Order: sequence, then C-alpha cells, then structure tokens
Amino acid sequence: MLQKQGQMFSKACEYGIRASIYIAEQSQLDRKVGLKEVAESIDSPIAYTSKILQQLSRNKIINSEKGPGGGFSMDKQELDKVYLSTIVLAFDGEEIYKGCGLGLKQCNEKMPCPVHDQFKLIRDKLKTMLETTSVQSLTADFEKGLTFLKR
Amino acid sequence: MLQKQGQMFSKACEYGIRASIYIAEQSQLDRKVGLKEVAESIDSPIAYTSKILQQLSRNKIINSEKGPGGGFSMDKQELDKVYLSTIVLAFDGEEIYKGCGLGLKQCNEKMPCPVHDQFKLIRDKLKTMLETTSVQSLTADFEKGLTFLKR
DNA sequence: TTAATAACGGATAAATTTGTCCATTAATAT
DNA sequence: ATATTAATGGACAAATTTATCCGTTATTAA
Repeated sequence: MLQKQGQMFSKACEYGIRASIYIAEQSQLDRKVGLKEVAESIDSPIAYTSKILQQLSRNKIINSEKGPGGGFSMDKQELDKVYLSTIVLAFDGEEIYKGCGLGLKQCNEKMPCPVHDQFKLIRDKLKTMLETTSVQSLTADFEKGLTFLKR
Repeated sequence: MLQKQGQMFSKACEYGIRASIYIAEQSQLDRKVGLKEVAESIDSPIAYTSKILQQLSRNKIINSEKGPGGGFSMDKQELDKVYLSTIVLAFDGEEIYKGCGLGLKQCNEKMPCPVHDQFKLIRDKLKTMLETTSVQSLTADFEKGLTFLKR
C-alpha cells in the first residue's frame, strides 16, 4: 500500500520510444502509418497513443499528415540523427540525467547527497547510452523479427 | 502537458533512503530519533514521513519503539548488512532491475525488446551499485558535513 | 492508575499520470 | 463543392502516487 512502480521512464516515454521505433522501421520501407496501426503494433491504448504521437510530432521527431493517405512518418535521411535521448527529452525532460538520485533540489559536486558519486556513474552511463543509441540502429533487428515491441 | 517527472525511484523510496541514512548516522551515535526530527532532517512532509518510517519498520530495516523515550533506530551491528538495494526493494520492488526498459511485460533474452541489451548493461550496473553500497558506508561523510540530506 | 509521549493505522484528500471521448481542422478524392 | 479520411486539441475520467488528519495503541513515568 506504499509499494509501487519502479520504472526508468514514464509510460508516455516508453510508448514514445516504441512508437518511434515502429514508425522508423515502416518509414524505411517507405510506408506511412496511421494511429490505429501504431497502437496495435506497439500494443498501446489508442487514444493515449494519439497524444503520444502528437507529442512526438510537436517535437519534430516524427512527421504527421492529415487526410486520406496521411499518417505518421520519419524522414529517412534524418533517421540516424534521432537518438533515444531525443525522445526521452521530449517526454521526461533531463531530470533522469541531471536530477539527484535522492530527490534533492540542490545536489552537485559542491553540495552532494550521500550517493551523488555512485549515482553519477550510473547516470552518466545511461546518458551516454541514450545519446549514442539511434532509433535507426534499432530497426534492423526489429524488422528481422529478432526484437519485439509488444507482449 | 504530457511532459513530466523522470526520476529513478519513487518519492517514497527517495525519502526512505534519506531517512535510513539519517537514522543510521544517529544510531551510530547511540541516539534514537523521533518522527519530527527525521522529517526535519531530511526535509520531508512529516505525515508522509510517518508512512515511510512504518514501511521501513515493517521491512525490519529500522526498529521503532512507542512511548516516551521511544523513536526510531537501527542496530549498530546490523548496519553493514543494510544496502541501498534493501530499501529500494521495500519501496519500489525489483522492477527497476528486472522490468523492461520499454515497459513490455515479457522481455528477455529469447524475446527481447529492441533496447534490451543496452538497458541490461545499465540495469546490471545499477543493481550492482545498489547491492554493494551499504547505508553504513554513507554515514561517515554525512556526519562530517561533506554530504547532505536536505536542500 | 493516570497522564503524557510517540508510533500505528485507517480514512481521506490533493496532485500527478494515464487514459478516454468527441468535436474540429486539414487534406484528399469524387 | 462535398464527402471521406485522418490527425488535432480540449475536456474529462480513472488510476496511481503523494500527502494529510486524527483517533487508537503501546510504553513510560509520576
């Protein structure tokens, strides 16, 4: 009754990353995709997914076109410039890198919390990972059916 | 309006770790501490902190005694056996180690999400860090005023 | 045995996050 | 022009997390 969650990113961010990977993969095949298809492909609630895609669109991570033949897509040329960090930033901000592991507002080298150094190691690794992992680099295995976006 | 949070642990868990460090330090000085003192020392809402301390107590991480002269404490002898992982487990469970970075229910070597390997690296490091950092090891610098639990 | 102290536990409220619904807007095709 | 398609945006609802309030229980001391 006080026990809960424990996830690295918000649900919105998780959906955002999953959706981006799916859209990126389909864009490489020159396919635009609609809201319904995205939601089904990543097993996410459709109405909420709509908000997620809007957020991605507002942040220029994906393109969206209205009307018949419309849908969501990503520029093939730009695909290698979209990193996980880009998406995480759009949903969860940079708290996860910058924020204190114990929730202190002011926590830095000068005035560190007791676990500052230990967390810095982890957070820096996470930051580097997110900043060097492009969405494009994740599509190949997904297309081959080696990785999954639902279940 | 969809942008939010981004913290490694729940607020409850953050308070739980901070409270444990404070209580551990005071226990090393053979001082029991009351709810009010803990809340003030870690700058947390007093009523919520009460729940936090109950949770720590139920999980045998701290001792609590009612009545005059009562308060919260930790066994000096046991202090080196309480790791950050112990506290995190009590509040956030083991999702943060075991859970999928993209929120998939089923995500493992056989059926990995697209970022499974990348996340595994980070999560394993986090796990190791939490499992090897004892609360006791954090008290010395706090007592010397080199690290902080508020602000 | 009474009064005082301090943690406990249940109910409830506030805030945030997650999720839904539906009317509107933009684009396309007939 | 009109109908159809598909994303957009606003309001709202549910669920979860964070936080408060207060009466009860246990302990100690007078």
